Amino acid sequence: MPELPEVEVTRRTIADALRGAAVRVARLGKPLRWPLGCAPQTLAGRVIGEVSRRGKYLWLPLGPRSGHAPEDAGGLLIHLGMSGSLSLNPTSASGACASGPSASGPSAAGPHDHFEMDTSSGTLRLRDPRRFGAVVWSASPDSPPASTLLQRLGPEPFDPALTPQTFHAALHRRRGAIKTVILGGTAMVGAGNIYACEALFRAGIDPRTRSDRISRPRAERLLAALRETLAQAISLGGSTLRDFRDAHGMDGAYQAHAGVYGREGEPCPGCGQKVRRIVQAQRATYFCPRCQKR
DNA sequence: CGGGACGCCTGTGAGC
DNA sequence: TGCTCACAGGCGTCCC
Repeated sequence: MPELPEVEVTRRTIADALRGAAVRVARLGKPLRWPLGCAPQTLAGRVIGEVSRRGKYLWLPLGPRSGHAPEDAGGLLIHLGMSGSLSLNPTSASGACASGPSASGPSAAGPHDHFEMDTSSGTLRLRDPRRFGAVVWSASPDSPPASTLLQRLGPEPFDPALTPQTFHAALHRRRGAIKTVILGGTAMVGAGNIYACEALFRAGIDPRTRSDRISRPRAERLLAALRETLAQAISLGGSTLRDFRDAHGMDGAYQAHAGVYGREGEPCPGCGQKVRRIVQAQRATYFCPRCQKR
């Protein structure tokens, strides 16, 4: 599911509320992709810092427990996998859940909620039916296990250090299809299947084009298209194809603006030609055979 | 090392 | 209506 825009939308909808909040209790559901790496009760009493994002990962810093040294601090590296979403429900006024016929409201834990953390600002909950997501304790983003996962990531899309020159050079090092290279995240992180398809459409580039054959001007256009696509998706709250909601439960709206993704056989919004669907590296690719050139 | 296939899980929709 | 099958937004690992 969640590609960079959905993760960023999630970050933005939880960061303000969680900043400075204290963890009361953490609970685990079924196993996620990787084990938490610590006992959930060791999260209690910690104060949450500034939630940040790297690629499609969130980093939720947690201060030391009271009475412990500063080195006791750490944080949670969170990945939403294919079907994950985070929700943050305000703490109920009464505090305790009254049992009764109408006790289970919309904020009750469901069968797909596999990580929960009660905080002074509400309950943070990871809902992930497919359980490809993960919540992993790490002493810092720069130490294992977080660093192991983060170190292989390419540059952030909105990093000014990512220039047309460096992007073109990164593309020039790969010989696979440009769509596959974008998905791989070595040249730039953040675009998954939807936004890779959409950015290539926007840039007028055939997804089957070999990465090392992309000219400098086309690399520049592709970089701009990726940035525009991701920025537009963030401003629209991401894409909700099935599972994704922001932390307040709101659907994304980008999917209605998609030009080709999921539109096999429909007319291209640019030229009217039928959108094609092919498979590249086990993933569906949608493109316009007329507007997108090799 | 680059590139491709596989697997992790569950839910959903299409087709029979 | 009910069953089976293919497929789904990610990504680490294994193999050539």
